[in-house]
Amino acid sequence: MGKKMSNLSNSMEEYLKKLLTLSTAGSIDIRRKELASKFSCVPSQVNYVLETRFTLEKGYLVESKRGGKGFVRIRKIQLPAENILAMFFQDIMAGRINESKVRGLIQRLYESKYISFRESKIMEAALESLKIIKDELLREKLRASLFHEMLLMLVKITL
Amino acid sequence: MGKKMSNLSNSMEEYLKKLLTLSTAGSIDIRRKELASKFSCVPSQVNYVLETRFTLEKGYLVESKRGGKGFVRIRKIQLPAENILAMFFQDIMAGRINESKVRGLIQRLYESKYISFRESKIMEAALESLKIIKDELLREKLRASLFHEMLLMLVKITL
DNA sequence: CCCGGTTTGACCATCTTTGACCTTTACAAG
DNA sequence: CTTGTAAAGGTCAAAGATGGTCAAACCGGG
Repeated sequence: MGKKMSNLSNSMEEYLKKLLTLSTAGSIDIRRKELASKFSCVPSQVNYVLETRFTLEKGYLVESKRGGKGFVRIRKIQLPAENILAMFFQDIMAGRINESKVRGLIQRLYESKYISFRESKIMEAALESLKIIKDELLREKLRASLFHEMLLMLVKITL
Repeated sequence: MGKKMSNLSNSMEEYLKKLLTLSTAGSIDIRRKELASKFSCVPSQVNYVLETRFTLEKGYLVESKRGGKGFVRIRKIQLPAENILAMFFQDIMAGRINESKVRGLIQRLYESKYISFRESKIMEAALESLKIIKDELLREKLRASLFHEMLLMLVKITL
């Protein structure tokens, strides 16, 4: 099994995901300070975990409120499968789609069961291969082309 | 000839292979610095050993993570689908593999049931996307990179 | 002497942890 | 209302913890 090294951030991530799993509403509210205290760390560590593990790209939405009765709310988002492709189609056709958007796209297609886990990984690998390109502009163009072709193919074979 | 010299690299190689043998999971996690310290050498020596003795062609997969609680993981793998992957790894690693070879590779991976029809189509689409590159040399390099990453991913997710 | 494999070290990249300082909000006192 | 303040949470940059790269130096055999 791919067991993760247990540093503080990983532990906190696991803990929060566990809570999310247990919650029927698919969302949890926490107190930043309390959580930090529970893990014996500074409060800003919580932000670090949220920023690196609970991003939109990874399918989470984080909201918060300061002051008295403040909170941090983490929600697992479920996007409508049918609209995902359309959402990104514009960017891709325009040849302008950044890496983080693409990763989000792959993630969402997988979550919506449009592609399998293996397929998502193959697409990620393809994305990864572009890293050898130095020229940022060319890389952007290729990224768009790559996903244009792959998505088109998916549409074709799904008919 | 025939007998290996017992230099540092060989000793470290043996040590790591011993550990791998003893591990039930077929994978070990080490700390680069610790290992180097154990062998009284600089950390980069570890990389040298990994690069020369634990390559994919030799049946090993190395992953790592930097930062706090980082690690270097070495996994023993069995190159699946007989030698289909192995046959192409040489060319791919060397960054030289032409389009027809790649298409042949995809076809064989599919026929040997190593990848699904959909997966083969996604890979073909990725290959297709490279057509927008004018520079023949760059295209060749990217094609190799693309399949290097995708095959590596296949190996990883098949464990 | 030359060559390939080996050994080292300086410098780099990435991920995590911590802390000082900042902003927002609820609420009670005036 | 207005304002003061305590109670949240947010930002950012530095420090710490690992691993990665690359090229020069080293070294033993042919």
